[in-house]
Amino acid sequence: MAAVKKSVSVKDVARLAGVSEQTVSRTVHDSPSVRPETKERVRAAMRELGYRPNFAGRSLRRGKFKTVGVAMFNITGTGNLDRMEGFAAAADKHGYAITLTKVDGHPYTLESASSRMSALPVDGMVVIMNRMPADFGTFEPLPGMQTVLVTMLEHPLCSTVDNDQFDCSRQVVEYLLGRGHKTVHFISCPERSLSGMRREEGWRETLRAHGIEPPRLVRGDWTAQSGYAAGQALAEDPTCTAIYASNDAMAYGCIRGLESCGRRVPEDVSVAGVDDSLGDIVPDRRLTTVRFDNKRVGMWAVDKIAGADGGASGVEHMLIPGVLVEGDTVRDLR
Amino acid sequence: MAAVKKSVSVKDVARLAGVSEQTVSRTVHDSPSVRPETKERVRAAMRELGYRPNFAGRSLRRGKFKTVGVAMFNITGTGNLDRMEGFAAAADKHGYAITLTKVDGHPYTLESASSRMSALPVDGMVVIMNRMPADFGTFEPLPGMQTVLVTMLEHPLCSTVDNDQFDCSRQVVEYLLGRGHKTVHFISCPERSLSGMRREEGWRETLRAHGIEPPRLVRGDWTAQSGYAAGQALAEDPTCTAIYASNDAMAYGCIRGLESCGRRVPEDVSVAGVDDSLGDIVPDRRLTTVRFDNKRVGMWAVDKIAGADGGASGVEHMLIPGVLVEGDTVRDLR
DNA sequence: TTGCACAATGGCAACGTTAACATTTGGGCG
DNA sequence: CGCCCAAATGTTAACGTTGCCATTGTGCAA
Repeated sequence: MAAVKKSVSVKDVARLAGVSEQTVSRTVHDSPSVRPETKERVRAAMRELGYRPNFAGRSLRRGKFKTVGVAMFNITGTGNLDRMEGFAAAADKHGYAITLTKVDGHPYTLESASSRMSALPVDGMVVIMNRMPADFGTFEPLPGMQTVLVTMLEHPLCSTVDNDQFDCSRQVVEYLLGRGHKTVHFISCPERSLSGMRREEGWRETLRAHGIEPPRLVRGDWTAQSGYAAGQALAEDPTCTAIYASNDAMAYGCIRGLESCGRRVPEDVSVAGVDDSLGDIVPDRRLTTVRFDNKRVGMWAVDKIAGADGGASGVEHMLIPGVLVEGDTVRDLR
Repeated sequence: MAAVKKSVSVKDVARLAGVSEQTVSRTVHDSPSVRPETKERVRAAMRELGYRPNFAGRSLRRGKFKTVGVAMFNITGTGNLDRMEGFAAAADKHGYAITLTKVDGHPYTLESASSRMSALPVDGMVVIMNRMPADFGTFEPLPGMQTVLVTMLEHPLCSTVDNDQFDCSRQVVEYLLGRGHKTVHFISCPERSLSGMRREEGWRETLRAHGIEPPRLVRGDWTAQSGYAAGQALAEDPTCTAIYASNDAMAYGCIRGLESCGRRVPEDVSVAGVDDSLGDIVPDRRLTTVRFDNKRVGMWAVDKIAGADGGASGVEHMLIPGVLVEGDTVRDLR
């Protein structure tokens, strides 16, 4: 019971088992060229000493960390938990680990995410972008560090992946038009949100593609309160029979706002949202919305890095479509 | 433009700058015993070659990884995002990184979390427990691997930290009694949830402490639907003037259930929840609830590991109280 | 002028692992 | 009985970093 040894190495195991360090290493990797009885003796020694392989020694030797870094400017955010679920699942599949880092958003640049990661034990990195980084156009990933951006924008040097925000608006608008609505009103979001802007574009362009001039939009701020106000404002408008809100909180707020003005949903006005973030919080209503597969987004990003595993794979851009979920907040006018 | 060198080491920088490897190392660590002009020359060489320190070499030398592992049986879960925010913040503060791992819950044991972590480059680990692991009583943390459990249970060998679920029920019950309600009805949750059970105990014991025999509880399943059903059931009971639901979704469901039976909230019945998870989703109502500081829970856990930094600190148990947030769903009967 | 202190830098070794190569052992076969 | 092959095991070196100690250079007091 003298001084506790810092850590047990192959050398210690080798000594106890009466074999060479190499044989211990081979046993750890279950090499077929070690006699079963020798293996057993080594294993016994490992158990006795409580040996566990040292990651640093291993990666130093291998030159790989088997780890993917994830850089986030904001940890809290819709869908981040599902994305992480995807990161973890894909990493698991490839025998990789995930290292999570919060990056200070001042300045909001890819460079700051990249330099934050550069000193960490990672083979590649994923950056979750919420806004437009100042250096998006000029950014170059660190040499040897495969970098994947979670964004809808395309980048010449980094692979990108995200939900297809444009397509989701197309789905909603066409769904509403398909139900006989003459136009679709829109509740937007703050202008610095990339995905929100893309949703807005999708709404606008889909209407135009159907020969409809988009009505004036109501600007919201993601909160149910702003949706509530928007609902009250739109309640006055007799041409408004269908409203598409750029997230579920605003959609639900909008419903309550409409109802507070005596307009019924969906009898008088139909409402749809995006994100499927309400879950089952609203017990008496099922909001028509679009469900995204954020887990798949996360998996794609990590697969891209861990799957390549040396063989440098090219830059790819992936948009994953959402699925429209029919609820009971849309009326069929046909 | 010949073969690209795998990675740039101090040796390369030293050669280019015409100094020894040691001087490069000292420059990296900004040692005062290097002449400023030498430092500048070395820095220039580092820039030119794109040098970044190799984590593996460093940790091998130091015997530390400056990383805390987080093991989760379920990534998705109320408050996990806030906890991660806390992990990341505390890690940042100490210059640590966070490695995230999903642990397969079959079997649901601390041992499986521990062995999952053992081969990763971490100095300590945090396990987020949702249920009772089969080996909770017998588990021993890996030697040299400081282990913190996120749970309300106390463990003899591991530090623990969590929200104080008992106290939160006490706060709610005493708040309602203080408003003149004669008793408090309760909507519970599935029995395997540790925190849910603790909330139930808190409700029961606080009532008893006030000389009130707890009424029969209504069992829910965390969903708003179950809260809705519970609300309808409790609407029949004339003695029921105050309801405490063990989460916000059920509380909100309950409100809608009561209203569907013609009972008004808070005029006829008061309702309170826990978790403050509705955010602003409900635009026309502010639910009385308890807000937990999950970020602080996360920070405490990582602080415990990263803060010790060698000096082995003892086992501690921390319960962090929530804060009751007054909304407009409780009526004062006095 | 000599000696000494101190600042600046260099050399060496070791952290734990494993690929590549070297060596030993045993068995089969001519 | 000797030879060769293959299986089993051992030896060496290197991955990149940095603590320790040694060395060199520079200025100043004796």
